[in-house]
Amino acid sequence: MASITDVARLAGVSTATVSRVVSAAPYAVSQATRERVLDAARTLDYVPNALARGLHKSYIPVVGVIVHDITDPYFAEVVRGVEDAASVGGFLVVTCSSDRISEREHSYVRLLRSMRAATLIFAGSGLTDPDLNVEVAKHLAAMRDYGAAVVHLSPHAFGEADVGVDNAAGIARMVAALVELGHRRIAFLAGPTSLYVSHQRLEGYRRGLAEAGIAADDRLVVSTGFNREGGALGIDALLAGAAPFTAVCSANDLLALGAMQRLAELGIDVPSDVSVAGFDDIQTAAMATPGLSTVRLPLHEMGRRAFGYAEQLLAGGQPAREILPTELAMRGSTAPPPADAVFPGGPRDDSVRAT
Amino acid sequence: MASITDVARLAGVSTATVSRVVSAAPYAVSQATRERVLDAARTLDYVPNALARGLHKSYIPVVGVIVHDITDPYFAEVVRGVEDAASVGGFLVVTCSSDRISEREHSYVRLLRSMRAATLIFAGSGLTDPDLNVEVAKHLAAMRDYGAAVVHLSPHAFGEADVGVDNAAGIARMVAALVELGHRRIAFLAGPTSLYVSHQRLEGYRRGLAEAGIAADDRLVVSTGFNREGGALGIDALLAGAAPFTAVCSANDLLALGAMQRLAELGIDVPSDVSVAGFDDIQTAAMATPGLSTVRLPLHEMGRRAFGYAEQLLAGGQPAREILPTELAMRGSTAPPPADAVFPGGPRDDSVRAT
DNA sequence: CGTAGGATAGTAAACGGTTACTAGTCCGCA
DNA sequence: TGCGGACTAGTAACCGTTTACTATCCTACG
Repeated sequence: MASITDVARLAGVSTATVSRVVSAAPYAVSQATRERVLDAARTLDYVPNALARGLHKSYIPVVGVIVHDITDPYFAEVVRGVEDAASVGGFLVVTCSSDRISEREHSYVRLLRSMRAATLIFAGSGLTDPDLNVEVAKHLAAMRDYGAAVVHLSPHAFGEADVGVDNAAGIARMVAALVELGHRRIAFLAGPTSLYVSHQRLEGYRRGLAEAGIAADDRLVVSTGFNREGGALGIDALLAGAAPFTAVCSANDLLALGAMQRLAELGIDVPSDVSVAGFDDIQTAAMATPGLSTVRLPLHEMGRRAFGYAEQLLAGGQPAREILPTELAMRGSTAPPPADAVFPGGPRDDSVRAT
Repeated sequence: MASITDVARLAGVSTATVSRVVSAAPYAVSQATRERVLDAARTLDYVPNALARGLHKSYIPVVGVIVHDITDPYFAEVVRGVEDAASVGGFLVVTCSSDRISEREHSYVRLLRSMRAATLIFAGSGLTDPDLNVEVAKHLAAMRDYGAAVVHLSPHAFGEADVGVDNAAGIARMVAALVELGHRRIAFLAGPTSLYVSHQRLEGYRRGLAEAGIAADDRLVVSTGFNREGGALGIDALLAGAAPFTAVCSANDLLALGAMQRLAELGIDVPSDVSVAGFDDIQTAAMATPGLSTVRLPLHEMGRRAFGYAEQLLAGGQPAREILPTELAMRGSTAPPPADAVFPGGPRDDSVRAT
């Protein structure tokens, strides 16, 4: 493997000159010399050693993305967005699936720090666990110390997201749409209570209800995991409860998809018996049968923006926080409630509706 | 940021000693000194610089994975498998979505080389384009030169996969299952012709047909992209053709899912009118309605094994090629053909069936 | 009592770049 | 003619580790 020394020797110049040519430094090198160097580099198939460069510059063009699970389409899309933005600048993307386990998250951050990653993006963490946070915070401080940029895509222990969406408003909009369709008894499948984002979405549900003048009924709120199983479990819990409902609003699509699957197993039709709504609009939402009504999040764009935000930070700026717009995507899984909603727990409470 | 020098100073030892303690080198250090060093490291929040270490060792614990698109569940699962295996050894995983574009693939490999990645895994490439290959091959040679391990999960320009599945056999099994159900006119949605893996799967289709004593009909084979749109397009092409069919076998799940969606739009019922089968068994396959019958590939395991293979290579060994087993996953999208298959192009050709 | 050799620890030379400084050339202008 | 300064290119220090060698001390054995 040719090093800069070999190229310098072949071109008959010093390593300094080679460095200035190949690293596109803002330094004048005569055309003739430049070409001699480039020729030598080509001849020797020279590729600069990013480690050596990074050792000197204090960090290397790598962006770490902490996700829950790269297998979750939500995160895959965000990561793809980061990747697309990062690749134009020659940055490589490191994916870290933490499964929301504190230790994994911590060890990934430490690894990224040891590798002097230029930027670190928290795509979905925001655990409310305080113990972990002090450990991680130490690493983050160290990373900022050597010049790295840290970006949050979700609310977290130290504040709001740098680039994100208004989760509460998004859910509230969906609740409003459901109310518009005629629903009054709207259940909510919340995510895990250990996540900040869950709180925001639950808050949006409550706000949506309040804005429609509907009293909240705690029996209609179920907290489970942010996945398909959680959705199925949620439906079971809801059906086991005494409170009737005609629509199920979910804190994310996976939950909604799991709910739909469970309902189908139970012979309960969506949307004629019950409407189901999701949140995120992952790719699979559109191709479920029926298509899942959901709140569209610009996931790919969020990834891009997160990297853009990091770039500005690296350039020494203090970028403005960005809140990206959400959009309602109403599909086949929502419809007006059945005329005589006998499901479950008896006919719809019309007195409530009269509000 | 504390460096090894700071730790050495605080502990009152040389950097060599610190290095021997913190890098778990096979070198005797007295218990007392070891503890003094560890204390100092803790006090200073010392984290070794992986770049400096890598500069010396010639590579850094990073594994690059070249995928088509991390958003494609197939690759997401493979990457997750790699990640799970890699993280126990302290390796970080770099995801590279090439979109099967030669230039992107080339530039990712170059970047990985410049970063002295310890291992490179080709999860899904295997482009048949020869021009690109010489360029990439040069980088691969250089990487092997500095000690990196290169692993292929799919057939490629220079041979078979190092870790993989028997694609042809898998498809052939599915064809046999379809024949078993009573189908004789089985169409095939092939992937892009520019991929080695497409050839293998098409080959499996032909073999399956031959083994059942059914003559192949080229009008029933359609080549499109490896995605949903390709599946929809494939159905349109098949319906536009004159050849009747009662089942559609696909080279991958995305294709099959796209086909099912298009069929639903056209009011053609799956499986009572037409059976549809996929390949890969990505997570979404099970939750489609009806569930997609497919060939299960151990994607996560393939990722794990690929990294294990790389580890053996790094350790200086020459591991044995591994062919992982596939498994039939028959779900609701396949059924016996309709008694009087009038779709499309008239009644089923029973004379063929009599074969 | 002299010394071979094990146990520990230190010295210093890489690894492959970048860049602050220094130095030589050549031009224009007083 | 003398000199300031723009252009170019080279020198060498430094980034943070690892490790081959070397040095010291101590123990055990002939």
